[in-house]
Formats: sequence, C-alpha cells, structure tokens
Amino acid sequence: MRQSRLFTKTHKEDPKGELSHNAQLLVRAGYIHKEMAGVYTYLPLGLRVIDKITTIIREEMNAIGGQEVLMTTLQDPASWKKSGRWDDNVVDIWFKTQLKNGSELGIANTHEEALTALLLDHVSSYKDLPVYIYQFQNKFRNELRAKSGIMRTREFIMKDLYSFSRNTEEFQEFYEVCAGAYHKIFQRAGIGHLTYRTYASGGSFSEFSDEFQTLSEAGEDTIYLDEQKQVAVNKEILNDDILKKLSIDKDKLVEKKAIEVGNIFPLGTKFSEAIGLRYTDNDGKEQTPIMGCYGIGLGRLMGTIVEVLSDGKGIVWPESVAPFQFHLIRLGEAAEVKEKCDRFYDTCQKSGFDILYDDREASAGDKLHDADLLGIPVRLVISAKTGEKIEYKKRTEESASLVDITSFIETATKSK
RNA sequence: CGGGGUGUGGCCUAGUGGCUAAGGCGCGUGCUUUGGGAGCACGAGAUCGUGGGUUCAAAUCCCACCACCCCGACCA
Repeated sequence: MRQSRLFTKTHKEDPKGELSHNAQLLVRAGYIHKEMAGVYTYLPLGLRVIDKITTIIREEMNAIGGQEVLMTTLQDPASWKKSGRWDDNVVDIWFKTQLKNGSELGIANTHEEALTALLLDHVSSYKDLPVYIYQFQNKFRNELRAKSGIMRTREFIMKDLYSFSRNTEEFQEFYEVCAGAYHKIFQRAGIGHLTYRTYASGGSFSEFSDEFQTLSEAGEDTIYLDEQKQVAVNKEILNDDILKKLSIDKDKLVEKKAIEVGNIFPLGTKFSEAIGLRYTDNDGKEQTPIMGCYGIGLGRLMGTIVEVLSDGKGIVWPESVAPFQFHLIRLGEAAEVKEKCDRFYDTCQKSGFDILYDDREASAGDKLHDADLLGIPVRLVISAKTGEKIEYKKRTEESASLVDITSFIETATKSK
C-alpha cells in the first residue's frame, strides 16, 4: 500500500488524557482512534493487526477441533433468567435495551447462555458430543471505569470458545489441549516468553480457573511466580492452603505485575443444567454435558504486544502480527530515485509481498521517525545513496546493511 | 460509585478579571531543501466543554451539568 494514500496520519505528541503507553503509541501511529472512554475504533493499520491476530487464533482453535460460528449481540433475556444472570445485582456490567414494544433485550457481555440454548436444537445424543464452538465477537461490558487504554474497554472483540463434553475426563482432556493451544497462540504472537499459565479464582463455577498472564508493569494483576517450576498464582487467591495444595514453596515466589491476556474456565454443569441441555448416553440415560469456556480479548492482546515489545522510538511488531512485513522508504525526490523506488515497489507487489511504501513527499527525518513509530519489522530504504542496492534494517536492530535487490526478492519470496 | 485532576483552532499547550485570545505541531500557496521530526515568506483555521449567574468588563470568579484522565472499590 502506498502510504501517501493512507488516510491516517501520525502525531508527534501524545494525545491528551491518554497516559497508557499502549494507547499513546497506537493512537500516535494511527492504529486506533478513541471514540470515548473505553471505546476504540480500529483504523486500517490496526485492523490489519487484529486480522493477523485473528488468523493465528483461528488456526489454533481449528487445530484442536473448534468450529467457528458468529453469534448475535442482541440477547434474549429468557436464557439469562434461567441461569440467574439477568439480574443487575448478579452481573453488574450489563448493557440492556428494549424493543419498541417495551420488552427487554440484552447486549451480550458473554455467550454461555445463548450458545447453550442454541445447542438444544443440535445436541441430544452422546454421539453428538463433544463439541467445541467458538467465535470472534463483540462483547459489551458496562465497566464502572474504563482504563489502561485498550486493555479494559467497554466494547471489545473476544475470541470465546465453549466446550461441551460428555464427562469430566473428556472435559479435562480438552481443557489441557486448549491450554496448550493458548501457549502456542501467545508464542506465535511474540509474547510467549513473558506469558505464564496462572492459577486464578474459579468464581462460582469451580475451584480454579487458569489465566494466561503476560509480565508487564502495565498489568492490572499481581501474580506470584515460581520461575523454576514455571508455576504462577494470582494474588487474588494466594494463601497458605493453596500453596500447600499446589506444593509451592512460598520463598521461591516472586511478585510480578501482569496483564491477563487469556482465561480458561471450567464451568461444570452450571449452564447446561440451567438451560436444560441434556444428552442420552450409551445406556439410554439422560446426562448433562460438562462445559468450559476459553476467552482471549483481541484488543487486549494487541495492546499487550505493544506494551511489552515497544521501545523509546515506537512500536516493535513481531512479524506474525505486523500490519505489513516490509516498510519501503523513499528518501529524496529526485526523479531517478522516485523511478527506482516505484519500480521496486511494483516488483514487490507482483511478488505478493506485504509492503507499505512511504512515497510521501516528506523529509527524511519525518519518514524515518514514522517508520520507527509504526514498527513494521523490516525497513527498506531507497535513496540517492543506495545506488543499485537497497538498505535493509530490522526494527529490532540498530544497524542496516545494503543488499542486492534481486537476492532480496528471491529470499523474501522463499520465506513467504 | 468515593477521592483527586483536566477541558482553549485538527493535535499539543500558554493565558488566573481589562487592548483584536498567544505559541508550537499540523494544514494551504510559493521558493529553497532531502539520511534522523529542514528553512524563509504569505495564508486559512477559535461556539475558550455546555447552561446559568456575579461584574462596567469573564477563557479567567461562582453554581449546575457533561466529558476525559488518575487513585481506590469493582472485574461473574
């Protein structure tokens, strides 16, 4: 894409009233736009990142047998009344609205009720189970206080998967498989080395849930980490009984701030029972499926990547989620430089490279600063100085090198 | 929801009762410039968050409301 046609602009100054590092960088670089507190629009660059993240998650969810759906945002109160979660005193982050005729309608904050109810039409025998159903869908939560930029928002896209298993063993097996998939997702997203599976509160459903916590000073959570054992416990549940149960030595724990980038949750039969989802087993007896839910907030994951990988100059995207793989910078307005650069860009386009071309008539300093701010993994410069070659520089490295154009094209084609 | 803070051209800010609301960034035109946020000249761009009040006079003081940020509580 030609950067001169990109409608978003970069900003030199941090936006006022936005102290969180992730949102400062993402707003300045033109990835997101703030609509109001806790509500952000994804701009073309940001949407590209969200799409890359979505693809990674989708691939990993499909790999463990997930089936994708897209459920509705508008929710029938009936199922929620069955589970007891329609009450504002039980779930205090509801957005609710009404039909013209005055009947109530919920705006989805999660989908356990709706999906379980949906399965009444499709699950009736042990042969129909297990099923693993997921979606990428907007959630609405009327948080008392939005904060931390795109980390805690009132509207956000979440990948939520729900598992329906025939028994506890089958559930437990999938639960661990999904935990493995989560590790892969965070690894692929470039934050695996900082992300720990963490024991957390199971709420009213079970003793524990598991959070995936990425170490960062920007995190809202405090976790205690045993680096040797690679075990972590959320501060919320830390006490002597739990340490004993998990056979963790208190002295080996270090306190860390962390961002919850994912959460997996045993649900037992709470929702299947409430909604009345049952199946007939091998012996002709009625049984209730065991459920689990598995969530990842896409915006929060994007924000976390920015938060933990950026440097003083700007964002540093891992290749896997970068909006573009290459950022071609033209320095100088001389006709021959322009022509050479345009020709190179055309070749890249034809080769199917994912490339952003800074063809703007701006000063060298402007362009180089913007390249650092945008954080695309590889910077390619063509100028009067580069002759018949191009300058190649990784965003993560300080030094650049001149490379032969033909061999660049060949290498880039191979690694595609 | 409790406490604290902030609202001034598109963006970031200065202005704390008194002349035509100032500067930087960005934007437009022209000329010069092009390897780390270039220079000169000219120009466009403001319901000073909203409503009310005090005053000869309000961006500035008072009241209410709204929005945003931070801390806390909350986060099934």
